[in-house]
Amino acid sequence: MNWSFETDRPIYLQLKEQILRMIVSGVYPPGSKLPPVRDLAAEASVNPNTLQKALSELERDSLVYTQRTSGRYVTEDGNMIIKAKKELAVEQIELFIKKMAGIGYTVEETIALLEKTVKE
Amino acid sequence: MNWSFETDRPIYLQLKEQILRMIVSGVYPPGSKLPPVRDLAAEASVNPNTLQKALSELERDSLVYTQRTSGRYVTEDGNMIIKAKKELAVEQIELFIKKMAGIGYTVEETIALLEKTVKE
Amino acid sequence: MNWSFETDRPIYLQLKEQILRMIVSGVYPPGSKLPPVRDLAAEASVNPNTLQKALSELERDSLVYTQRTSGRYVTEDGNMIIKAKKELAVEQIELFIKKMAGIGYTVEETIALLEKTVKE
Amino acid sequence: MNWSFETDRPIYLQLKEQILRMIVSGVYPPGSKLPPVRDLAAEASVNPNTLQKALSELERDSLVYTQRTSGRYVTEDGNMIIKAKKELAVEQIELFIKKMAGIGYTVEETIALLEKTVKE
DNA sequence: GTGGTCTAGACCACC
DNA sequence: GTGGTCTAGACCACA
Repeated sequence: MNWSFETDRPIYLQLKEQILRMIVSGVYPPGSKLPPVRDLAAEASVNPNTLQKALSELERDSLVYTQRTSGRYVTEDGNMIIKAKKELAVEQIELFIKKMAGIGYTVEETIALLEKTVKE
Repeated sequence: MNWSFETDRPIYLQLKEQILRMIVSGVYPPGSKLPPVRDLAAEASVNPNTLQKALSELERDSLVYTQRTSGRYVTEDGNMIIKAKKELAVEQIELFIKKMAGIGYTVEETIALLEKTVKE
Repeated sequence: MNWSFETDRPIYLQLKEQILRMIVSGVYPPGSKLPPVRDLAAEASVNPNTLQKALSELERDSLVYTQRTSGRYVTEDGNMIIKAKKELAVEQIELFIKKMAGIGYTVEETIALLEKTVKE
Repeated sequence: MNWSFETDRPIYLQLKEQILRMIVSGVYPPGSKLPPVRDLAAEASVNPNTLQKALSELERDSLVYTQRTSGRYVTEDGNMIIKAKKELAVEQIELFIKKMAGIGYTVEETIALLEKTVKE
């Protein structure tokens, strides 16, 4: 995994998003065990507390749950994951549209160019 | 302007992209003067040399030109800017598609969801 | 190699030219490996960054290419080299004519004297 | 005047050559007074002693002469100047041929390319 | 050990 | 005050 951060958003949110991405894309399938916080933190070169916070958020969203003595696991509830996946996608889309608007593209132009690009 | 950087790409390339974004979106219209290197560098909190490198690249791409003692200016050639704008957009689109694919969306699903999201 | 610089032109351009000269004259044949940046820099007694800049320009001109972890190599494309060789020669010629003009020789006189000198 | 030096030749010889160039090209016509050593040295940003040496050489070659109390003058002997001009030219030519050879051009190729370049 | 990037700080030419 | 160049020195990714 390639951990990358932007300087203008809280790191824990970005961590959350990137871990979420791994969950919905199946890197960590439903029910699987997540690596220990310390390992993840080391890999991402962030403070374990920061990563802790990211995981707590995921827990709050019912995407991971904690088994006191054995670690953290991805939820077995496929629906939750599907829902998260969709939210993540919508978020990406909104961000994308905003970025295109920043360049000077209207939504219609964006869709048109997107379809044209895909065909090539 | 909000200068933000990702940790996994050279800063000078990101600077180049963000300045380009301001040019194509009309923040710096064709023929207008760019702020002095040192000012931009201070604003983005990077070393002047790094920003210099970014601007040199833009100059190589004929998007800005230099008047040695008076400063840097956006090219008056609207076509160059339009071309750059399109390239930037296509780049964004490809990146977007890749990101959606990373979540698990095919191109068709992406377009469908995009259109649906836009309607709402 | 004898590294020599003039005081009135950027060193990195002179480095570029001198390395180019070695490429077109076969000191570094097509496909051969160039010495590491640091070695070349030490040899020419310039800062590695300055030499880096010179090599980047040669790379932009497609005369050398980089293999990130193993080093820089001269392009295998003989045509690029031939083209560069010709450009270098024309440059030399123009400079020569200009110098002769500075002494007070017209182009015709220059050619005449050149042919005469060669015969002797 | 633009004073420029190469790092691999004695500066006094380069000074000599550049002053000579000004004499043969008429910047300092026969019989005219040269600026004081100190002024020339300041202009070229070299030590007055170095410039002194250059002028002594020119004097030895009978191209300038010294009037003890009033300064240095260019010789009135037009023939000396013509001779020096020719020598300078031949020197340039030899240097030029050597440089072209360094790139990989034979004398014949050099002349051919020179004539072709001139026509364009 | 390789190239690549970045910072800090200096000096230069030009107007 | 403007851009341009250069140095010194550091750190990084990659293999």
